[in-house]
Amino acid sequence: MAQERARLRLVDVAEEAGVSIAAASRALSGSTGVSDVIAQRVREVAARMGYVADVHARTLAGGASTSIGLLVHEIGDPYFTEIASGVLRVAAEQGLTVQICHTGRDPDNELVQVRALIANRVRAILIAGSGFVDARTQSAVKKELQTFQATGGRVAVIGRHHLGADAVLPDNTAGGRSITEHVLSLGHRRIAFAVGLPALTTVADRLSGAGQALGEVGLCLDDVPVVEAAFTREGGRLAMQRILAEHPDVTAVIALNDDMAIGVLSALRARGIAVPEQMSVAGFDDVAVAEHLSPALTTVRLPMTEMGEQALSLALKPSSARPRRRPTGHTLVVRESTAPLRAPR
Amino acid sequence: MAQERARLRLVDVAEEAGVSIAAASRALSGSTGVSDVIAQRVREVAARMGYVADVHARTLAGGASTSIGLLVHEIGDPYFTEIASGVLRVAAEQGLTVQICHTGRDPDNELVQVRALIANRVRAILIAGSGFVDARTQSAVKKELQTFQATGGRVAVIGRHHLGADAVLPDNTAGGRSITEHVLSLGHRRIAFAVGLPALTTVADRLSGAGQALGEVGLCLDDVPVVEAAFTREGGRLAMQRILAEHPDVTAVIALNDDMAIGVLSALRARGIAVPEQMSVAGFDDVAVAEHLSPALTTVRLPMTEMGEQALSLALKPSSARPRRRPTGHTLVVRESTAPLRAPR
DNA sequence: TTGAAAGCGCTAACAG
DNA sequence: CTGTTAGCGCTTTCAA
Repeated sequence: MAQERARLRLVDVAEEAGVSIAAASRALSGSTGVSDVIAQRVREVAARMGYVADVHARTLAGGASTSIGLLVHEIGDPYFTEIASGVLRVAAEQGLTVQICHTGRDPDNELVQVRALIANRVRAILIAGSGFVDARTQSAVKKELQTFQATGGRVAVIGRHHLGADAVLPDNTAGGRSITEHVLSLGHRRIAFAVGLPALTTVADRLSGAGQALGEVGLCLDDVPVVEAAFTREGGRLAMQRILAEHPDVTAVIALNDDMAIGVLSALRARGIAVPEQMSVAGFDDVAVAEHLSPALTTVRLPMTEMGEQALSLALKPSSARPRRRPTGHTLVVRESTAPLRAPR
Repeated sequence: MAQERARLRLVDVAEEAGVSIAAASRALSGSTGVSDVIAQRVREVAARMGYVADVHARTLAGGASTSIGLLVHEIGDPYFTEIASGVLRVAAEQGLTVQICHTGRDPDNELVQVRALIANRVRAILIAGSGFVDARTQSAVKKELQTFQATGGRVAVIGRHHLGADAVLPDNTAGGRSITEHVLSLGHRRIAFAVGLPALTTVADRLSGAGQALGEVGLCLDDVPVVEAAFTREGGRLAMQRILAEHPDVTAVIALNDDMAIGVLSALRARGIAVPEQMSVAGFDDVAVAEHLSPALTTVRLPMTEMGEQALSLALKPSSARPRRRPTGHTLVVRESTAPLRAPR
């Protein structure tokens, strides 16, 4: 028979230890003003009884919240998964719990989720993933976040600006330039880009870097096919099919994230087109599977786990007068999916 | 200048609407006992002011908790990511928030995380991922969970038994049998297994199914190499290297999850061994990338997203006298990585 | 150092 | 149907 015992309360511990609940509280929450003897005894008793303080009561009474919120586009996307992994690591280390929400890539959803996080009185809100270039969709969120910060909440974002908060900024522009320069240096000129919604700042930034690289060889983005699709594996597959149909002379494809690149590879394999012999393919992010694909994917590595760790670290620091910016680096990772342009057939 | 305004409280809304806080509370929490007129008005005012109730105060006052906890081994593992995705979907639908924790595959960590979830007064705790065959490591967790349930908490587990809670049971044994039968039917007899820690019930169950299939052709597990390594990509790579070194006559490898299979494929590619021409490879789970690998991976599909959805649904139902069991199905997905045994060289 | 008592913001009895 | 009031379990003044 399960004991229908009520949950253990602080008063139970205090009684057992023979002290007041105030003393017990001080001992357990690690604040000053208790003799070491009592503190020690209370902690022992609590441990023995298996007492764990009610987070809601503690937070309501004015104690600092021990939970933080993480908002991502889609938890199934490896980019966000790796970021989440970094956040979880630091959180566990600090004894913080993490509420993860995802918008399912629906911008309207973002406001709902942010509100929920605020209602949960999280200590900090972390928002990962590109915002939309369209400022209008963002203004409500921004306002909500501003109020949150004004009342002591902390906010850090990964990969977006214009939110008036500390930010970890992935090296999208420079990375876009690097990967494009790499493909260009291999001799390719008929390059197609498989891109996600151009309203995403991530897409816009990476593309802008690509444009710079193109400029160095006297080309520009208008000269090459830029095919839009969902920022997912399926989107990559669709984009590649369109590239094949509409631009048969293309010799290299740069996908603006690895997920799309995986779809691109898939479509190519289905059509019997050899990579990199007949077509070079490059991605962006260096998600964990990228090196295990066949051919192993040439891509731009972003330190995603660290980005998650860093975002939480920023959010745990007291807020500064001006938002902090932590740019990340990037590394061009050349593997097997890109090769020099062959002599024309 | 950011207004250093205090957070909006229920009383602010009540005043603005010209009603008592009780009426306002009833209107906002959707309970009965308010006239439609007032309810309507209060809701309008609250919306206009941007009021959101404090979750901690609400929960402390006896309202049902709106958050649930999800504990996984490793959020970076696609198996858990897809489960999490299903949980998040249902949670969003129900207006619930989800606290995700991961143990980092450290069994001792499990207890810490469960305690934290309980302290957070989550409405339900979902535990995904195989427990350890060793009952001793589990007993503390089990006890904690028992108390949690006795005080009204709900628990559902995915892929483990013996925790005295509702369970979603992946078809591990039957799946292990199916995939092994498939490889056997292709003519392979020198089959190696790349497995995770055998203390994991998932590994034990899948292996047991494999044993059954082997029995059908007069073999048993002792007749074939079973190589242990971490249940990860890296583990798969290591296992494959050992198989190649110690059992050069093997013609097929069954990895007990897709992550390991990816590592197996990687190791094979590094050694220049063609799949499936020289070696057949099979996985388990059918994670999202499996179909995009080259060669596309033959595997056993488990409905992971649904498993997550179902676990939360179970946990949201009132508890029953005896723990419920929801077995999942499985589907053998034959793709390109397995092929008939070639005539001996 | 210690303890008594006043809330934190809300829900749920209880009166009206 | 409406409002008043007593807590929920904890932290934190405030006296002692």
